[in-house]
Amino acid sequence: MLTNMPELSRGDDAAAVNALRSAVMRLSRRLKHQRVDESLSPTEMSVLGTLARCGHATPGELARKEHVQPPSMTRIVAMLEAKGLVRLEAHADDRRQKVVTQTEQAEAMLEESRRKRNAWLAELASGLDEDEWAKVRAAAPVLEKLAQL
Amino acid sequence: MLTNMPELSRGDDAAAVNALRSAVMRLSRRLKHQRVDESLSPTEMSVLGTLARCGHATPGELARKEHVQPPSMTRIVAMLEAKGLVRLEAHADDRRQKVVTQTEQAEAMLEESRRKRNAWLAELASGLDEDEWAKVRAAAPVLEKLAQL
DNA sequence: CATGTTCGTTAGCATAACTCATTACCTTTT
DNA sequence: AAAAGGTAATGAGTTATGCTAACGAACATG
Repeated sequence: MLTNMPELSRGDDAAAVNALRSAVMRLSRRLKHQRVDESLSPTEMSVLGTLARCGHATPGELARKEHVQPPSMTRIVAMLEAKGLVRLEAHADDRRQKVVTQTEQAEAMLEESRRKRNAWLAELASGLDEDEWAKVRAAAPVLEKLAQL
Repeated sequence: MLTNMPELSRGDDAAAVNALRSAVMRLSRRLKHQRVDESLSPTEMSVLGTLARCGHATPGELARKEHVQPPSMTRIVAMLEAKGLVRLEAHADDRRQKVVTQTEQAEAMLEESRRKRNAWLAELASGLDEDEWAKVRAAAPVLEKLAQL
């Protein structure tokens, strides 16, 4: 909580936020290049990731979650369906809406992708010493929480 | 160091790497939307960031650092020059090459951009409790190191 | 039942990356 | 010294991925 910290740590907070922002941006840029399937765009991958978390969602929900406009999501979902990575079904209560579900094939691909990026990141992390890695390990769950606030 | 950790923490390491990857990807996607200047693409911003770190560089060097093809960098540099954010000069030793330097205007804009993203991230971080934030603060410098390994 | 709203989609456009080809310059070889 | 090959930047054209505007179908409300 930055708004009501004791005076002494204000500067540290600013430095930490700055370091964090910088590190996140750079790491993400490099992680992006570790795609398992070159034929899938980052957003398409991201949609699959969201589906893996939520189980299923309507195109509109997906568009909001990915910060993308609905027409873009239409095309993305169509692309994913054409590749056999998602299924489209009719919504139970509302016939305007559709429900997007991921296929087993998508699950497998996503797992492979996670495995590859994790391997790359772990390789990078081997450049840290024991103490440094301990700090990262402690912060990892917090960062995950931070990302979904 | 993941390769030679005691058996007990292997599982924790994998989980941490996984959480870290996921958090970095999501945070970066949201940070990207916090652009200070909508007329500059993420890569163009990134080039300015690189220049701020290195002082100056040739288009070719920039292309390699940004993982972009040389023709793309030509266009990016031209755009930045047109906006008065970089200067192009002749290379001292090699007349094929050019040297790209950032202007004072770029420095100011970059600082403004950092400030905005930091503010956004800090706002987000206010959703953490004291203990969680302490872990992030401890890990931040390590993450920065990790990103440039 | 009439009107307005929401959802997904279609069509058309803008941007920013890529590949391939070209020009200018350096380096090495003969 | 001249020729051959390599490297830097760039130009032209293509592809990918997002956007906005406009639309039809299904719901919700007066």
